[in-house]
Amino acid sequence: MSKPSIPRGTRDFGPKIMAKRKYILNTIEKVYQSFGFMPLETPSMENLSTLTGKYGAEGDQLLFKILNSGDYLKDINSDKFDSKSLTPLISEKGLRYDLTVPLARYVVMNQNEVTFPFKRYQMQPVWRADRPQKGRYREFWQCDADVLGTNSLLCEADFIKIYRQVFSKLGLNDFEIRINHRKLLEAVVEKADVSVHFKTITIIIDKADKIGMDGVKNELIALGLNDVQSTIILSLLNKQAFNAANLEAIQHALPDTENAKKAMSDLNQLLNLLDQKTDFVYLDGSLARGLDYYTGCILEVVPTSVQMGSISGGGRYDDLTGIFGLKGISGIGISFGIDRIYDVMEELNLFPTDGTNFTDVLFCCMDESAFAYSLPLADELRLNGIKTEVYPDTSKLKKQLDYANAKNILWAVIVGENEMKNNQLALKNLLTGEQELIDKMALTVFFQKL
RNA sequence: GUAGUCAUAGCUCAGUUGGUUAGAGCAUCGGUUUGUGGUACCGAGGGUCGUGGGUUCGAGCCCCAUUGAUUACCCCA
Repeated sequence: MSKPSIPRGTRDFGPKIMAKRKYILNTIEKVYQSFGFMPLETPSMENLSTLTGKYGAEGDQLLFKILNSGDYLKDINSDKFDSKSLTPLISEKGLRYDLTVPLARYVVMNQNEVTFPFKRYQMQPVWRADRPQKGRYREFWQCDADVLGTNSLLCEADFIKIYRQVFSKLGLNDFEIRINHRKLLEAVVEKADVSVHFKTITIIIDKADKIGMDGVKNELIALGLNDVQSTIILSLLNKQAFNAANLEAIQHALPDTENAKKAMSDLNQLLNLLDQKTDFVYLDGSLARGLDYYTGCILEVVPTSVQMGSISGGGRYDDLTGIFGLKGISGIGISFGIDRIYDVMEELNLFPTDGTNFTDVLFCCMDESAFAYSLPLADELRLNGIKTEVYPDTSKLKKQLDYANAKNILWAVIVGENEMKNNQLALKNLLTGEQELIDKMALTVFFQKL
Protein backbone atom coordinates (compact mmCIF):
# COMPACT_ATOMS: atom_id res chain seq x y z
CA MET A 1 0.00 0.00 0.00
CA SER A 2 1.70 3.17 -1.16
CA LYS A 3 1.00 6.44 0.56
CA PRO A 4 -0.90 8.96 -1.54
CA SER A 5 1.07 11.92 -2.81
CA ILE A 6 0.79 14.93 -5.07
CA PRO A 7 3.04 15.84 -8.01
CA ARG A 8 6.25 17.61 -7.15
CA GLY A 9 6.08 21.35 -7.01
CA THR A 10 2.35 21.34 -6.27
CA ARG A 11 0.68 21.96 -2.93
CA ASP A 12 -2.57 21.47 -1.06
CA PHE A 13 -3.96 24.54 0.65
CA GLY A 14 -5.78 23.60 3.85
CA PRO A 15 -8.42 25.83 5.47
CA LYS A 16 -5.95 27.80 7.59
CA ILE A 17 -3.69 28.48 4.63
CA MET A 18 -6.65 29.33 2.40
CA ALA A 19 -7.84 31.93 4.88
CA LYS A 20 -4.51 33.71 4.57
CA ARG A 21 -4.30 33.30 0.81
CA LYS A 22 -7.80 34.72 0.40
CA TYR A 23 -6.75 37.65 2.54
CA ILE A 24 -3.94 38.45 0.11
CA LEU A 25 -6.06 37.81 -2.99
CA ASN A 26 -8.93 39.94 -1.73
CA THR A 27 -6.58 42.79 -0.88
CA ILE A 28 -5.08 42.77 -4.36
CA GLU A 29 -8.46 42.41 -6.04
CA LYS A 30 -9.93 45.39 -4.18
CA VAL A 31 -7.02 47.61 -5.13
CA TYR A 32 -7.25 46.53 -8.78
CA GLN A 33 -10.96 47.27 -8.79
CA SER A 34 -10.40 50.67 -7.22
CA PHE A 35 -8.34 51.56 -10.30
CA GLY A 36 -11.07 50.42 -12.67
CA PHE A 37 -9.75 47.02 -13.70
CA MET A 38 -12.29 44.36 -14.75
CA PRO A 39 -12.03 40.63 -14.16
CA LEU A 40 -11.15 38.05 -16.80
CA GLU A 41 -10.66 34.30 -16.64
CA THR A 42 -9.25 32.11 -19.38
CA PRO A 43 -8.92 28.31 -19.68
CA SER A 44 -6.16 26.43 -17.86
CA MET A 45 -5.10 24.96 -21.17
CA GLU A 46 -4.32 26.76 -24.39
CA ASN A 47 -3.42 25.48 -27.82
CA LEU A 48 0.32 24.93 -28.00
CA SER A 49 0.39 27.15 -31.07
CA THR A 50 -0.71 29.99 -28.78
CA LEU A 51 1.95 29.33 -26.18
CA THR A 52 5.11 28.26 -28.00
CA GLY A 53 7.61 30.86 -29.11
CA LYS A 54 6.37 33.51 -26.70
CA TYR A 55 8.73 32.90 -23.81
CA GLY A 56 12.02 32.21 -25.57
CA ALA A 57 13.65 28.84 -26.07
CA GLU A 58 14.00 28.31 -22.32
CA GLY A 59 10.34 29.07 -21.75
CA ASP A 60 9.21 26.59 -24.38
CA GLN A 61 11.08 23.89 -22.48
CA LEU A 62 9.09 24.75 -19.37
CA LEU A 63 5.65 24.33 -20.93
CA PHE A 64 3.55 21.50 -19.60
CA LYS A 65 2.16 19.67 -22.61
CA ILE A 66 -1.07 17.70 -22.60
CA LEU A 67 -1.37 14.45 -24.51
CA ASN A 68 -4.12 14.30 -27.09
CA SER A 69 -7.18 12.34 -26.11
CA GLY A 70 -8.14 8.94 -27.43
CA ASP A 71 -5.82 6.55 -29.23
CA TYR A 72 -3.32 9.24 -30.06
CA LEU A 73 -0.62 6.78 -31.16
CA LYS A 74 -2.84 4.97 -33.66
CA ASP A 75 -1.47 6.60 -36.80
CA ILE A 76 2.07 7.15 -35.56
CA ASN A 77 4.78 5.06 -37.13
CA SER A 78 7.52 5.05 -34.52
CA ASP A 79 10.31 4.51 -37.07
CA LYS A 80 9.66 7.82 -38.76
CA PHE A 81 9.94 10.11 -35.76
CA ASP A 82 12.45 10.89 -33.09
CA SER A 83 11.31 12.07 -29.68
CA LYS A 84 11.23 15.73 -30.74
CA SER A 85 9.32 15.52 -33.96
CA LEU A 86 6.82 13.19 -32.33
CA THR A 87 5.65 15.72 -29.75
CA PRO A 88 3.58 17.99 -32.01
CA LEU A 89 1.79 14.93 -33.38
CA ILE A 90 0.59 13.66 -30.02
CA SER A 91 0.18 16.94 -28.11
CA GLU A 92 -1.73 19.98 -29.26
CA LYS A 93 -2.54 21.60 -25.92
CA GLY A 94 -0.52 22.91 -23.02
CA LEU A 95 -1.09 24.43 -19.59
CA ARG A 96 -0.78 28.19 -19.58
CA TYR A 97 2.64 29.51 -18.60
CA ASP A 98 1.48 32.96 -17.59
CA LEU A 99 -1.62 35.14 -17.89
CA THR A 100 -0.27 37.73 -20.30
CA VAL A 101 -0.18 35.64 -23.46
CA PRO A 102 -3.73 34.31 -22.86
CA LEU A 103 -4.78 37.95 -22.44
CA ALA A 104 -3.26 38.86 -25.78
CA ARG A 105 -4.99 35.88 -27.36
CA TYR A 106 -8.31 36.91 -25.80
CA VAL A 107 -8.04 40.51 -26.92
CA VAL A 108 -7.26 39.52 -30.50
CA MET A 109 -10.17 37.08 -30.58
CA ASN A 110 -12.57 39.63 -29.11
CA GLN A 111 -11.18 42.84 -30.57
CA ASN A 112 -14.59 43.99 -31.75
CA GLU A 113 -16.07 43.71 -28.28
CA VAL A 114 -13.38 45.09 -26.01
CA THR A 115 -13.21 48.81 -25.41
CA PHE A 116 -9.75 50.31 -25.46
CA PRO A 117 -7.92 51.12 -23.31
CA PHE A 118 -8.76 47.66 -21.98
CA LYS A 119 -8.05 47.27 -18.29
CA ARG A 120 -8.40 43.75 -16.96
CA TYR A 121 -7.20 41.82 -13.95
CA GLN A 122 -6.86 38.07 -13.73
CA MET A 123 -6.01 35.85 -10.78
CA GLN A 124 -5.50 32.22 -11.74
CA PRO A 125 -2.89 29.47 -11.45
CA VAL A 126 -0.16 29.01 -14.02
CA TRP A 127 2.17 26.07 -14.57
CA ARG A 128 5.86 25.73 -15.34
CA ALA A 129 7.76 22.47 -15.67
CA ASP A 130 10.59 23.85 -13.60
CA ARG A 131 12.73 22.30 -10.89
CA PRO A 132 11.03 23.37 -7.67
CA GLN A 133 13.01 25.03 -4.90
CA LYS A 134 12.47 27.67 -2.26
CA GLY A 135 9.78 30.06 -3.47
CA ARG A 136 9.44 28.22 -6.77
CA TYR A 137 6.61 25.88 -7.57
CA ARG A 138 5.39 24.07 -10.66
CA GLU A 139 1.86 25.30 -10.06
CA PHE A 140 1.54 28.81 -8.69
CA TRP A 141 -0.85 31.73 -8.82
CA GLN A 142 -0.40 34.98 -10.62
CA CYS A 143 -2.47 38.10 -10.01
CA ASP A 144 -2.13 40.17 -13.15
CA ALA A 145 -3.41 43.55 -14.14
CA ASP A 146 -2.84 44.88 -17.64
CA VAL A 147 -3.81 47.87 -19.72
CA LEU A 148 -3.94 47.37 -23.47
CA GLY A 149 -4.35 50.01 -26.13
CA THR A 150 -2.55 53.04 -24.77
CA ASN A 151 1.04 54.28 -24.74
CA SER A 152 0.42 56.61 -21.84
CA LEU A 153 2.97 56.59 -19.05
CA LEU A 154 0.03 57.21 -16.74
CA CYS A 155 -0.35 53.44 -16.65
CA GLU A 156 3.16 52.98 -15.34
CA ALA A 157 2.45 55.58 -12.69
CA ASP A 158 -0.82 53.86 -11.75
CA PHE A 159 0.93 50.54 -11.31
CA ILE A 160 3.49 52.06 -8.99
CA LYS A 161 0.61 53.43 -6.93
CA ILE A 162 -1.03 50.02 -6.96
CA TYR A 163 2.17 48.47 -5.63
CA ARG A 164 2.31 50.92 -2.78
CA GLN A 165 -1.35 50.46 -1.89
CA VAL A 166 -1.32 46.68 -1.95
CA PHE A 167 1.80 46.28 0.16
CA SER A 168 0.73 49.00 2.53
CA LYS A 169 -2.63 47.27 3.07
CA LEU A 170 -0.86 43.96 3.65
CA GLY A 171 1.40 45.60 6.23
CA LEU A 172 4.45 44.74 4.16
CA ASN A 173 6.56 47.88 4.34
CA ASP A 174 10.04 46.56 3.68
CA PHE A 175 10.16 46.50 -0.08
CA GLU A 176 11.67 48.28 -3.06
CA ILE A 177 10.02 49.05 -6.36
CA ARG A 178 12.77 48.85 -8.94
CA ILE A 179 12.27 50.37 -12.33
CA ASN A 180 14.30 50.40 -15.49
CA HIS A 181 13.71 50.76 -19.20
CA ARG A 182 14.40 48.10 -21.76
CA LYS A 183 15.57 50.73 -24.25
CA LEU A 184 17.98 52.14 -21.68
CA LEU A 185 19.61 48.74 -21.59
CA GLU A 186 19.67 48.63 -25.37
CA ALA A 187 21.27 52.05 -25.55
CA VAL A 188 24.05 51.04 -23.22
CA VAL A 189 24.71 47.87 -25.14
CA GLU A 190 24.80 50.00 -28.31
CA LYS A 191 27.32 52.28 -26.71
CA ALA A 192 29.53 49.31 -25.91
CA ASP A 193 28.97 48.16 -29.50
CA VAL A 194 27.89 44.67 -28.52
CA SER A 195 24.25 44.72 -29.64
CA VAL A 196 24.55 41.18 -31.00
CA HIS A 197 24.82 39.93 -27.42
CA PHE A 198 21.93 42.03 -26.10
CA LYS A 199 19.88 39.16 -24.76
CA THR A 200 22.71 37.34 -23.08
CA ILE A 201 23.92 40.57 -21.53
CA THR A 202 20.53 41.36 -20.03
CA ILE A 203 20.48 37.92 -18.45
CA ILE A 204 23.94 38.49 -16.98
CA ILE A 205 23.27 41.91 -15.52
CA ASP A 206 19.95 40.73 -14.12
CA LYS A 207 22.03 38.57 -11.81
CA ALA A 208 24.01 41.51 -10.43
CA ASP A 209 22.09 41.28 -7.16
CA LYS A 210 23.27 37.76 -6.67
CA ILE A 211 26.77 37.59 -8.11
CA GLY A 212 27.94 41.16 -7.56
CA MET A 213 29.78 43.55 -9.89
CA ASP A 214 32.85 41.34 -10.12
CA GLY A 215 30.71 38.37 -11.04
CA VAL A 216 29.01 40.36 -13.79
CA LYS A 217 32.34 41.55 -15.13
CA ASN A 218 33.73 38.02 -15.20
CA GLU A 219 30.73 36.74 -17.12
CA LEU A 220 30.86 39.64 -19.58
CA ILE A 221 34.51 38.97 -20.28
CA ALA A 222 33.79 35.27 -20.62
CA LEU A 223 31.21 36.27 -23.23
CA GLY A 224 34.00 37.93 -25.22
CA LEU A 225 33.71 41.61 -24.26
CA ASN A 226 36.90 43.60 -23.78
CA ASP A 227 37.73 45.68 -20.75
CA VAL A 228 36.37 48.96 -22.17
CA GLN A 229 33.11 47.39 -23.25
CA SER A 230 32.45 45.66 -19.94
CA THR A 231 33.30 48.85 -18.07
CA ILE A 232 30.69 50.76 -20.09
CA ILE A 233 28.07 48.17 -19.19
CA LEU A 234 29.07 48.05 -15.54
CA SER A 235 28.87 51.82 -15.24
CA LEU A 236 25.12 51.58 -15.61
CA LEU A 237 24.43 48.96 -13.04
CA ASN A 238 24.11 50.96 -9.86
CA LYS A 239 20.83 51.35 -8.07
CA GLN A 240 19.91 54.93 -7.29
CA ALA A 241 17.09 57.19 -6.25
CA PHE A 242 14.54 57.91 -8.95
CA ASN A 243 14.90 61.65 -9.37
CA ALA A 244 15.61 64.30 -11.99
CA ALA A 245 19.27 64.75 -11.10
CA ASN A 246 20.08 61.07 -11.50
CA LEU A 247 18.14 60.87 -14.76
CA GLU A 248 20.12 63.77 -16.12
CA ALA A 249 23.40 62.17 -15.16
CA ILE A 250 22.40 58.99 -16.98
CA GLN A 251 21.40 60.96 -20.04
CA HIS A 252 24.86 62.50 -20.29
CA ALA A 253 26.44 59.07 -20.21
CA LEU A 254 24.28 57.72 -23.02
CA PRO A 255 24.87 57.91 -26.75
CA ASP A 256 22.56 60.07 -28.85
CA THR A 257 20.42 57.23 -30.22
CA GLU A 258 16.71 56.61 -30.71
CA ASN A 259 16.68 54.06 -27.92
CA ALA A 260 18.34 56.42 -25.48
CA LYS A 261 15.99 59.29 -26.34
CA LYS A 262 12.89 57.17 -25.93
CA ALA A 263 14.05 55.69 -22.64
CA MET A 264 14.92 59.05 -21.14
CA SER A 265 11.72 60.65 -22.38
CA ASP A 266 9.62 57.87 -20.84
CA LEU A 267 11.41 57.93 -17.50
CA ASN A 268 11.20 61.71 -17.25
CA GLN A 269 7.49 61.64 -18.04
CA LEU A 270 6.92 58.95 -15.46
CA LEU A 271 8.78 60.98 -12.87
CA ASN A 272 6.57 63.96 -13.59
CA LEU A 273 3.38 61.89 -13.43
CA LEU A 274 4.42 60.59 -10.02
CA ASP A 275 4.64 64.23 -8.98
CA GLN A 276 7.96 63.60 -7.24
CA LYS A 277 6.32 61.05 -4.93
CA THR A 278 8.93 58.38 -5.41
CA ASP A 279 9.07 56.71 -2.01
CA PHE A 280 10.01 53.03 -2.34
CA VAL A 281 10.99 53.63 -5.99
CA TYR A 282 14.53 53.09 -7.23
CA LEU A 283 16.05 53.32 -10.66
CA ASP A 284 17.96 50.08 -11.01
CA GLY A 285 20.19 49.75 -14.05
CA SER A 286 20.69 46.07 -13.41
CA LEU A 287 16.99 45.25 -13.68
CA ALA A 288 16.45 43.45 -16.96
CA ARG A 289 13.75 40.77 -16.58
CA GLY A 290 13.84 37.65 -18.61
CA LEU A 291 10.67 37.69 -20.64
CA ASP A 292 11.29 38.47 -24.27
CA TYR A 293 8.28 40.61 -24.95
CA TYR A 294 9.08 43.62 -22.77
CA THR A 295 10.03 46.71 -24.74
CA GLY A 296 9.57 49.71 -22.46
CA CYS A 297 9.54 50.43 -18.74
CA ILE A 298 10.11 47.37 -16.60
CA LEU A 299 9.16 47.04 -12.95
CA GLU A 300 9.99 44.69 -10.15
CA VAL A 301 9.23 44.57 -6.42
CA VAL A 302 11.66 42.94 -4.03
CA PRO A 303 11.26 42.44 -0.29
CA THR A 304 14.18 43.96 1.57
CA SER A 305 14.03 42.20 4.92
CA VAL A 306 13.61 38.65 3.65
CA GLN A 307 15.82 36.65 1.31
CA MET A 308 13.39 36.05 -1.52
CA GLY A 309 13.27 36.72 -5.22
CA SER A 310 10.94 39.29 -6.68
CA ILE A 311 7.36 39.24 -5.39
CA SER A 312 5.99 41.18 -8.31
CA GLY A 313 7.10 42.17 -11.74
CA GLY A 314 5.88 43.70 -14.92
CA GLY A 315 6.56 45.96 -17.80
CA ARG A 316 5.48 47.46 -21.06
CA TYR A 317 5.26 45.45 -24.24
CA ASP A 318 4.69 47.31 -27.49
CA ASP A 319 3.26 44.68 -29.71
CA LEU A 320 2.22 41.57 -27.83
CA THR A 321 -0.99 41.15 -29.82
CA GLY A 322 0.99 41.53 -33.04
CA ILE A 323 1.97 37.87 -32.95
CA PHE A 324 -1.72 37.01 -33.08
CA GLY A 325 -2.41 39.41 -35.92
CA LEU A 326 -3.53 42.61 -34.21
CA LYS A 327 -0.86 45.26 -34.74
CA GLY A 328 -0.28 48.52 -32.99
CA ILE A 329 -1.68 47.73 -29.56
CA SER A 330 0.70 48.74 -26.79
CA GLY A 331 0.20 47.27 -23.37
CA ILE A 332 1.62 47.18 -19.91
CA GLY A 333 1.03 44.77 -17.11
CA ILE A 334 2.14 43.69 -13.70
CA SER A 335 1.82 40.47 -11.82
CA PHE A 336 1.86 39.71 -8.09
CA GLY A 337 3.32 36.38 -7.07
CA ILE A 338 1.03 35.58 -4.19
CA ASP A 339 2.83 32.37 -3.27
CA ARG A 340 5.96 34.33 -2.54
CA ILE A 341 4.06 37.16 -0.87
CA TYR A 342 2.52 34.51 1.37
CA ASP A 343 5.94 33.10 2.25
CA VAL A 344 7.30 36.57 3.01
CA MET A 345 4.32 37.53 5.18
CA GLU A 346 4.54 34.23 7.01
CA GLU A 347 8.20 34.78 7.70
CA LEU A 348 7.59 38.31 8.96
CA ASN A 349 4.47 37.30 10.88
CA LEU A 350 2.31 39.88 9.12
CA PHE A 351 -1.00 38.02 8.95
CA PRO A 352 -3.68 39.43 11.25
CA THR A 353 -4.43 37.04 14.09
CA ASP A 354 -8.19 37.56 14.23
CA GLY A 355 -10.52 36.46 11.49
CA THR A 356 -9.04 32.97 11.49
CA ASN A 357 -12.22 31.30 12.76
CA PHE A 358 -14.68 29.95 10.28
CA THR A 359 -17.54 29.46 12.74
CA ASP A 360 -18.89 31.77 15.45
CA VAL A 361 -21.44 29.54 17.15
CA LEU A 362 -21.71 25.78 17.63
CA PHE A 363 -24.96 24.14 18.72
CA CYS A 364 -24.32 21.10 20.91
CA CYS A 365 -27.32 18.77 20.96
CA MET A 366 -27.65 16.31 23.83
CA ASP A 367 -30.33 14.11 22.30
CA GLU A 368 -32.12 13.57 19.01
CA SER A 369 -35.04 15.84 19.83
CA ALA A 370 -32.64 18.73 20.31
CA PHE A 371 -31.90 18.82 16.57
CA ALA A 372 -35.45 19.83 15.65
CA TYR A 373 -35.26 22.48 18.35
CA SER A 374 -31.85 23.83 17.31
CA LEU A 375 -32.04 23.87 13.52
CA PRO A 376 -34.50 26.80 13.19
CA LEU A 377 -32.47 28.79 15.71
CA ALA A 378 -29.29 28.12 13.74
CA ASP A 379 -30.99 29.20 10.52
CA GLU A 380 -32.07 32.44 12.11
CA LEU A 381 -28.53 33.20 13.26
CA ARG A 382 -27.21 32.51 9.77
CA LEU A 383 -29.75 34.87 8.24
CA ASN A 384 -28.31 37.52 10.52
CA GLY A 385 -24.80 36.94 9.27
CA ILE A 386 -23.56 34.84 12.17
CA LYS A 387 -21.50 31.83 11.12
CA THR A 388 -23.32 28.95 12.76
CA GLU A 389 -23.16 25.18 12.71
CA VAL A 390 -24.96 22.40 14.50
CA TYR A 391 -22.80 19.48 15.64
CA PRO A 392 -24.25 16.63 13.61
CA ASP A 393 -24.19 13.91 16.28
CA THR A 394 -25.37 13.61 19.87
CA SER A 395 -21.87 12.75 20.98
CA LYS A 396 -20.59 13.34 24.47
CA LEU A 397 -20.38 16.99 25.29
CA LYS A 398 -16.64 16.68 25.83
CA LYS A 399 -16.20 15.58 22.26
CA GLN A 400 -18.41 18.37 20.93
CA LEU A 401 -16.50 21.01 22.87
CA ASP A 402 -13.21 19.51 21.68
CA TYR A 403 -14.49 20.03 18.16
CA ALA A 404 -15.31 23.65 18.96
CA ASN A 405 -11.82 24.21 20.35
CA ALA A 406 -10.18 22.62 17.35
CA LYS A 407 -12.10 24.99 15.07
CA ASN A 408 -11.48 27.99 17.27
CA ILE A 409 -15.20 28.54 17.81
CA LEU A 410 -15.93 31.12 20.51
CA TRP A 411 -19.51 30.27 21.49
CA ALA A 412 -21.25 27.00 22.28
CA VAL A 413 -25.01 26.74 22.70
CA ILE A 414 -25.88 23.61 24.67
CA VAL A 415 -29.33 22.19 24.00
CA GLY A 416 -30.66 19.41 26.25
CA GLU A 417 -33.81 18.32 27.99
CA ASN A 418 -33.93 21.11 30.61
CA GLU A 419 -33.11 23.85 28.13
CA MET A 420 -35.87 22.81 25.78
CA LYS A 421 -38.40 22.52 28.58
CA ASN A 422 -37.74 26.05 29.84
CA ASN A 423 -36.77 27.66 26.52
CA GLN A 424 -33.58 28.74 28.26
CA LEU A 425 -30.39 27.91 26.36
CA ALA A 426 -27.03 27.30 27.98
CA LEU A 427 -24.67 29.75 26.29
CA LYS A 428 -21.00 29.13 26.96
CA ASN A 429 -18.10 31.39 26.10
CA LEU A 430 -15.29 29.00 25.28
CA LEU A 431 -12.57 31.55 25.83
CA THR A 432 -13.53 32.62 29.35
CA GLY A 433 -15.38 29.44 30.32
CA GLU A 434 -18.32 31.53 31.53
CA GLN A 435 -21.74 30.08 31.01
CA GLU A 436 -25.18 31.62 31.37
CA LEU A 437 -28.75 30.79 30.60
CA ILE A 438 -30.28 32.91 27.90
CA ASP A 439 -33.85 33.12 26.72
CA LYS A 440 -34.44 31.41 23.40
CA MET A 441 -35.89 34.57 21.85
CA ALA A 442 -32.92 36.69 22.96
CA LEU A 443 -30.27 34.59 21.23
CA THR A 444 -30.11 36.37 17.89
CA VAL A 445 -30.12 39.79 19.49
CA PHE A 446 -27.29 38.72 21.78
CA PHE A 447 -25.01 37.81 18.87
CA GLN A 448 -26.01 40.80 16.79
CA LYS A 449 -24.81 43.06 19.58
CA LEU A 450 -21.33 41.55 19.61
C1' G B 1 20.27 19.34 -17.64
C1' U B 2 24.38 19.83 -13.26
C1' A B 3 25.67 19.41 -7.93
C1' G B 4 24.86 18.82 -2.53
C1' U B 5 21.75 17.16 1.65
C1' C B 6 18.02 13.97 3.37
C1' A B 7 14.36 9.55 3.70
C1' U B 8 12.48 5.84 10.90
C1' A B 9 4.56 5.90 13.54
C1' G B 10 -0.72 10.20 10.67
C1' C B 11 2.91 14.81 11.82
C1' U B 12 7.88 16.65 13.92
C1' C B 13 12.00 13.97 15.05
C1' A B 14 15.59 10.72 18.63
C1' G B 15 18.09 6.09 17.82
C1' U B 16 25.56 5.71 20.90
C1' U B 17 32.06 2.39 17.26
C1' G B 18 26.89 -2.34 13.68
C1' G B 19 24.36 -6.02 18.95
C1' U B 20 18.33 -8.72 22.35
C1' U B 21 11.54 -7.03 21.52
C1' A B 22 13.13 0.36 17.19
C1' G B 23 11.63 5.11 21.03
C1' A B 24 9.67 10.32 22.41
C1' G B 25 6.49 14.58 21.73
C1' C B 26 2.18 16.03 19.13
C1' A B 27 -2.25 14.00 16.90
C1' U B 28 -6.14 9.96 17.24
C1' C B 29 -9.23 6.69 20.33
C1' G B 30 -10.71 5.03 25.33
C1' G B 31 -10.82 5.97 30.70
C1' U B 32 -10.50 9.13 35.51
C1' U B 33 -15.84 12.56 34.65
C1' U B 34 -23.27 8.76 31.63
C1' G B 35 -24.14 17.19 30.43
C1' U B 36 -18.86 20.91 30.42
C1' G B 37 -13.67 21.69 26.64
C1' G B 38 -9.03 24.27 26.17
C1' U B 39 -4.73 22.64 32.03
C1' A B 40 -3.83 17.24 34.74
C1' C B 41 -3.35 11.81 35.29
C1' C B 42 -3.88 6.53 33.34
C1' G B 43 -4.19 3.43 29.09
C1' A B 44 -4.59 1.76 23.84
C1' G B 45 -3.95 1.44 18.69
C1' G B 46 -0.52 2.76 15.07
C1' G B 47 6.25 0.66 11.83
C1' U B 48 8.15 -4.41 5.87
C1' C B 49 13.11 1.87 9.35
C1' G B 50 11.36 4.79 1.05
C1' U B 51 12.35 0.37 -2.48
C1' G B 52 15.80 -3.53 -4.33
C1' G B 53 20.39 -5.87 -3.79
C1' G B 54 25.20 -6.59 -1.15
C1' U B 55 28.88 -6.99 3.21
C1' U B 56 28.37 -9.37 8.19
C1' C B 57 27.32 -14.42 13.07
C1' G B 58 24.19 -9.98 13.30
C1' A B 59 22.18 -3.86 9.49
C1' G B 60 17.63 1.65 11.11
C1' C B 61 23.22 2.42 11.15
C1' C B 62 28.28 0.22 6.35
C1' C B 63 28.45 -0.39 0.49
C1' C B 64 25.89 -0.24 -4.49
C1' A B 65 21.61 0.78 -7.28
C1' U B 66 16.82 2.97 -7.58
C1' U B 67 12.68 6.17 -6.33
C1' G B 68 11.08 10.41 -3.85
C1' A B 69 11.77 15.02 -1.07
C1' U B 70 14.67 19.31 -0.47
C1' U B 71 18.52 23.15 -1.47
C1' A B 72 21.75 25.57 -4.93
C1' C B 73 23.14 26.44 -10.28
C1' C B 74 20.61 27.54 -15.24
C1' C B 75 16.15 30.24 -15.83
C1' C B 76 12.14 32.46 -13.39
C1' A B 77 7.01 34.62 -9.73
